[in-house]
Amino acid sequence: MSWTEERIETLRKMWEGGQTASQIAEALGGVSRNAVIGKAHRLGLQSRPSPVVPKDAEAKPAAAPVAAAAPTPEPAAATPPPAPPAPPIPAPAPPPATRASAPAPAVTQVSAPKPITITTPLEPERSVESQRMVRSVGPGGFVRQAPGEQQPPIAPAPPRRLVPAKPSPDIAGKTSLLDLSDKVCKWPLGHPGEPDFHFCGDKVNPGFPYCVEHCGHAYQAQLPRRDRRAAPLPFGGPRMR
DNA sequence: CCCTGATTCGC
DNA sequence: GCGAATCAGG
Repeated sequence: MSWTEERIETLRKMWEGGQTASQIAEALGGVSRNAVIGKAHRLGLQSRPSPVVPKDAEAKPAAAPVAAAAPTPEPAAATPPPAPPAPPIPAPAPPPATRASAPAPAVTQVSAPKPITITTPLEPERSVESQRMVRSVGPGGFVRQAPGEQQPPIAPAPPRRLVPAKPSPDIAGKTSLLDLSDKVCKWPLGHPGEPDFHFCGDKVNPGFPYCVEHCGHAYQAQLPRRDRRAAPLPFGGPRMR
């Protein structure tokens, strides 16, 4: 398998969407988890919440240079622990993955949530933290937000015109990228980027990333020519268990 | 053990 | 550039 534009795009979306390398590898097919990670790094994508803790940042500077960006001043116990680790939960509520279903909230958000103001008097600890502009930085260099300052990302200026806020009817009820799991068939239908791109979503043939039908497409034994006629189910057929 | 991502290094 | 092998953390 080679890294085509589409596969790279899928990788990028899933990686940024918080999917694990294994999930990405399965969804793409034909590549290993390591291949996905390697490619992601070569693409410049950075680590997302893998419970990899950048502690011992100075002991292993090469391993976690990011941690240096968050120098924790140490006035004994005065400084509270930076921030709770961001939950490695994939599938954020407003999925940024699906292009067609992305709402265009710019217009409807005239009464936007109040922007965070650093000068707002807070409790002493936080106030100090804020004034020093010391932020907790995640493993990937992402600045973490405190629960109170959650702010929807600025709407990515719609290129031309606004699209309906509701998900495209094309993919309504379809299995999207975020619906993938080990239980459902990951056979892609259509192409990434197309409005109706989705996945098969049927129940998988246990042990395979695809349903029985698509296993038949995915796994084709290379039989001797003379035996090519009556091809048995090369992957062994549905597994009994 | 399982999983995760990071890094290395031969190809 | 690619990815298996390896490493290291959870």
